[in-house]
Amino acid sequence: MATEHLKLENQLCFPVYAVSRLITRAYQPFLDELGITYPQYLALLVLWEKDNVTVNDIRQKLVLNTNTVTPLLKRLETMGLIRRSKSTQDERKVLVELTPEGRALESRAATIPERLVGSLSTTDLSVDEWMDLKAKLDRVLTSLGSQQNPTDLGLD
Amino acid sequence: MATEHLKLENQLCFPVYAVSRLITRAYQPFLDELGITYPQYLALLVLWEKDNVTVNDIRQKLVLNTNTVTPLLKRLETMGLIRRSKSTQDERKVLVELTPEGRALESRAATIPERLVGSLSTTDLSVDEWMDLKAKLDRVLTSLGSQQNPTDLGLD
DNA sequence: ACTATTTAAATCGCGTGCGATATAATTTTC
DNA sequence: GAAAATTATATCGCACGCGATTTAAATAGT
Repeated sequence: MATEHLKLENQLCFPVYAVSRLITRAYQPFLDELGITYPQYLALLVLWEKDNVTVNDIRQKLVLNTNTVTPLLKRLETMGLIRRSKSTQDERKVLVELTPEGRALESRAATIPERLVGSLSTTDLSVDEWMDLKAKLDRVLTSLGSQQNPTDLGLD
Repeated sequence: MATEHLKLENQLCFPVYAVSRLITRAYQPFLDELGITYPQYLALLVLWEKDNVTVNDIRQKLVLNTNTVTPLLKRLETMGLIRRSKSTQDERKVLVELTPEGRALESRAATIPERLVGSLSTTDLSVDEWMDLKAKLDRVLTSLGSQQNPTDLGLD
């Protein structure tokens, strides 16, 4: 019983951890062209989809803590890709909006997904298998992620 | 076509990244009891399975770079859990061995997998689904990981 | 109204994670 | 067998990622 559990977890959790880093590495050459990191890319994905959101909106979508998001956004602001400003309705909230430069980056990033699939093609998983993998991970994400914030987590 | 790719990758890569961090968070309360971090736990897993290996052995098993492993091992050494010493055969190599304290930690860690499964039980994935998830991730890990080192990656 | 609680961001400290580079020991090449 | 290439590890700098704490603003409780 305990042995079975032990085997299960040793085999599962490490691959998630390792694959996550390998995927980030796969993105790197494409993101280097834009001068941004993978977490910065994720934050921009959120903003490209819906501009003018709060720090907390981004934090929840990416399942990150404030102390990770705040410095990340400051770097994006220093790069001139976003602007941060206090909300006038609620002065605790900080609104994040894309600059023209940040918006312009979207079209330059448009080819990344396509090229990334090329990098991942050596895995020889079929599209169906990838979809199934994503479906299972989404279920884990929803149940584990909702323990911290019951909000919608979708990046789709 | 390009749109299909875009949807596929936006939906897949982020869940891997988020789930990886959520799993690390799930380990944290158990690892806190031992005073170690998740990457340190992984390094110890390698050593508990096979003692007296080189830095490179650990680096390859964990799919990490030297500049991550070296400081990590130094911290484990400072904690008194391992010892590092130059190989006499090849003085470039550094051999890593468990101290009695490091070896004693294994039995204290023995209940972690079981308890972790409890933390993950809210995901309501069946054992078969977990196994399938792991199988797919292992295929990704093998093909992506082998681009950097053709060695065996198994932690099992 | 006024204090207590909650909420939104920010700050601090520390441990990864990695690109780039350095250093030293071994192996290869000619 | 000496120079060149390779291998094993370490060092440096920077960007996360997060626990813990802080600050300020809004809301709740009385």
